[in-house]
Amino acid sequence: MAQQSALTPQAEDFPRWYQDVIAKAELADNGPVRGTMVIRPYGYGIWERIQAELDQRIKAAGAKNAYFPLFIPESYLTREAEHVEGFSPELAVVTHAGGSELAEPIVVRPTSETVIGEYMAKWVQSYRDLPLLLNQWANVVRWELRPRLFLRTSEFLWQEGHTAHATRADATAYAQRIHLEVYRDFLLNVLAVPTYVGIKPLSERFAGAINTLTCEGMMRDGKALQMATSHELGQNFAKAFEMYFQSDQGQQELCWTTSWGASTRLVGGLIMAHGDDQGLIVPPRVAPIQVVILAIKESPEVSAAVSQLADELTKAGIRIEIDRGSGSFGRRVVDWEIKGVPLRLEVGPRDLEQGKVVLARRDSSEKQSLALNEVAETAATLLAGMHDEILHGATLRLEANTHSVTSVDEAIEATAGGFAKIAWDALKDGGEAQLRNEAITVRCLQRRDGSLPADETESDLVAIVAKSY
RNA sequence: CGGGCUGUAGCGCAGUUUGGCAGCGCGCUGCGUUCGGGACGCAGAGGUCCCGGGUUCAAAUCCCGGCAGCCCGACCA
Repeated sequence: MAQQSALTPQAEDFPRWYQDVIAKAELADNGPVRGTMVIRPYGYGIWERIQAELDQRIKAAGAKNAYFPLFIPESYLTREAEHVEGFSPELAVVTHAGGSELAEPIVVRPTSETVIGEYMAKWVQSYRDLPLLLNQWANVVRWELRPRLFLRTSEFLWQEGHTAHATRADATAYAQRIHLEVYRDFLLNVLAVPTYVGIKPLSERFAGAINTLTCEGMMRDGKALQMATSHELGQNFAKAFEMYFQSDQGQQELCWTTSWGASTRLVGGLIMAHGDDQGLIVPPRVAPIQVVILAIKESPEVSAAVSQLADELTKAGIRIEIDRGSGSFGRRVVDWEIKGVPLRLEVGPRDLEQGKVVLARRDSSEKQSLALNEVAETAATLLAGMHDEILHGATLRLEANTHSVTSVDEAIEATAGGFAKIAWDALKDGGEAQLRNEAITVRCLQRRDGSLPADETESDLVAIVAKSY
């Protein structure tokens, strides 16, 4: 049989591979309106796992979920000058509704800073009301000229946190806490994606923020993807929405606010950070299906063994799916590999006669034969170990493809297939613009020891530069 | 908004130069044989050839006018 690969190989055409894998793994489809996305059940299953893990961490950091409206008065947007300037090109605006033209156009939220600001101002009266820590799970709309499924769509799903604090120090600390304890932790411990954590230079900062924190991951083609961001908004939005509180000294003071978000883009990051020519590799903690049980040549014996194993695995807390499909064996294997299910359990009559089954790993392609009564324990052990191995592999790739350089020319060379680290001072004199001409941007700034700087004016910072999505 | 390209079955495409039966691969449906690494046989279904106009005995094909999409140059999670 001519062994033809199901997907365009990554080395041949990475964007094509990305599109192929999304279609064949049944993650998503293009929506009817350009730039929109239909998320299919398997793709949404991954998103639900992402949501569950992030939500748990967000709540552990003290924020509570709430919901604010999709429609925002246009006048809200215009209250914060930089904010409206940053977003106006990508706004979707409703001018007609209820059969007539509206007196004031309504904006479909591109983010909820403004509405939430308005209500925070109402709810915060006293220092005793602070900090106010809110989060919402929502869809937002930013009209995109160059859409790509999961990475840039005109409508996307995300989580946006919004907080108000009594002091700048408290706001800064909270933004950092979210960034490290929610995002960085989630990326490492759930998505198995190591990232460079740093601050954005002024040129890349969120519209209206005084500081933007980012987690930058490396995709398998060496490009960077911003996987989560946290912003210190200073008092910009507090001023615009008159968010005052009375201090314990009896003074009226302005709040300090933050906002932070992670979106369905994470699914795109997951695909591109781990996937190979055989398809997705979904790390076990984010996998909606951790073990697929494949019945080979269905018979009463096979069927009984499959059901029994399904029960045992489910009792062991493992997420499973049973495939009793009627296609050929090879075809079904390939389909599950494309979907990136971590473990595949092959249950067939031949092995069953010896009381055995075969367990195969997606990440390493290793197979082992084991007795029926060992399955649940072995699967649990493998799943537990796979996360670290996938993370380890990704970390090695990140390190191997990050080069320390001293000149802009070297940086351009190094970012052909990865990231470059260069002294921030070396880019200040036109270097950043020179890189931008090559479609290379400063992804983030770090201190020498990798920790978060207070702002970009700190001395001796390191810039991580790359081409990006 | 400027430059290049493309609209034909669910998807990928050929056919357009030189007008003459609407095709191919994959997928899909039915039956049968298969199921331990992309199975096979037989039988089928599926079309506004992007839209409108024109030329012609005859248009997917030629002409005119629209529309849509893709790729490349300024923003963003």
